[in-house]
Amino acid sequence: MTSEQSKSDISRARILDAAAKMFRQKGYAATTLIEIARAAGMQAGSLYYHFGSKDELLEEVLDIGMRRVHEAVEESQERLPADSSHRDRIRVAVEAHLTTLLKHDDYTSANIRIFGQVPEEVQQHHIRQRDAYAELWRRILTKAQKSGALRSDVDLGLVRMLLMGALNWSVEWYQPGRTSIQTIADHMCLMLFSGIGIEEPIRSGENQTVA
Amino acid sequence: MTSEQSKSDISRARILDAAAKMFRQKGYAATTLIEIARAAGMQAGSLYYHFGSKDELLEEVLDIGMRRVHEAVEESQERLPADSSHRDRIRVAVEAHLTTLLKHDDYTSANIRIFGQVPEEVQQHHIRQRDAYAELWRRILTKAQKSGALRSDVDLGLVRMLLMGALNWSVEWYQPGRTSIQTIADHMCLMLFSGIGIEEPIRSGENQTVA
DNA sequence: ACATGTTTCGAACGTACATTAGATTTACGG
DNA sequence: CCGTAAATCTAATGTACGTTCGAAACATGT
Repeated sequence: MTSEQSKSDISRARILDAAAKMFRQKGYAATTLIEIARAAGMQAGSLYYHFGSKDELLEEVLDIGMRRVHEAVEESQERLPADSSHRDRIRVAVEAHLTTLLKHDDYTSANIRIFGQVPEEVQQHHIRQRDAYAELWRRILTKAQKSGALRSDVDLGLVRMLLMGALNWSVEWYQPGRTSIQTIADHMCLMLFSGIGIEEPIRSGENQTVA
Repeated sequence: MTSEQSKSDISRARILDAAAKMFRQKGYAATTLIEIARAAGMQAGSLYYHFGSKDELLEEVLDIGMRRVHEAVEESQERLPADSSHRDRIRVAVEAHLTTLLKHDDYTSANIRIFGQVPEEVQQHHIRQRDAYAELWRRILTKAQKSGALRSDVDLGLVRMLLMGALNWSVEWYQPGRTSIQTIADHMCLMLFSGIGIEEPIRSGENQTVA
């Protein structure tokens, strides 16, 4: 306990890092404790000094991942001047979500990728946390809509799902160096606020409003 | 061989249905052949009369899933009058993609959900097929942009990824009966073409164009 | 240097799984 | 009915994995 990082803490962190990375790459069931241990520089049996079971390790990875993106988006809002426009509020939230996801955070991307295929019991333990994050976005969007920055005739729940989908799916295709995270965020916001359509001159009977 | 469906074909189909359903629900590695066999009404060993291995079964599920959504979108374009607007072309493509995904097609949703966590060798076998589907969308969007229906200052590759993400992610949250598939498609198209933003009156310095 | 607590090792255990192969049943044309 | 091929069953095999546990190695305070 020389510094504030005991040896145990360091090992724990190494194990978690390795687990998040492997879970994200190969999924939960396909990842073996032997691989995680090797990536963390130890033997499989040694993991049990730090974690009670593979499930427990999984739960901590999921928890960290969701906490990080939640905190990132929350802080993006707090950092903003109090009189910021709702577009800016949404924009920085999008940037924060995307950045957390794509910038070396295996925890968050692991969470997003594997959550749907994790033992049901583990899912149950994290539903509250997921709801809390959804609620954060719900608040941001609702406030924007109520104050007239977003159309009032759209189902915000649906918009939120489509938006989250567009962002979350980036873990499936994003490759560092090909496109900047900022560019992705810009395109997303452009689509969200203005769309990318141009009125076609000759046509009639277009159906631009939601049924 | 009384009808055109031999008993073997029926069993094969039952196995594939069961496999697609389980793969979609629990992922590939976590799904056991015993479960698939039980869901198909037989014993695990019997599967090997129809498929050479679990991987082979997986590959066929993936193949069917991708083929279905590809065909659905392709047919949506062919069914359209030749003089249809590009917005309509995109709209029916979105509807076709979504409908295939969400309407009882465990194959397509299994493909989307588990592809990233499948053995690398299996992924390699399906990259060509995935590229072909991407190319179909690329063509639709490019034609729309070239003829002035979409803004020329956006990265269509990025737009396509964000769009696919928004649509594909629906397999994670869609529940039949809560929202109609048509409503989802409408919202998606509204976002894509017009956005849901409303100009805020007082503000200045908004950044509505892509860098 | 010793003692004590901490961390890791290494080997073993049990189990669950994919796969195999021979026996058994089912379907069906003659 | 009978025979043959198709389809399924049953039991066994090997293996890979999660987990356990006592021994070894390491660190730390006295």
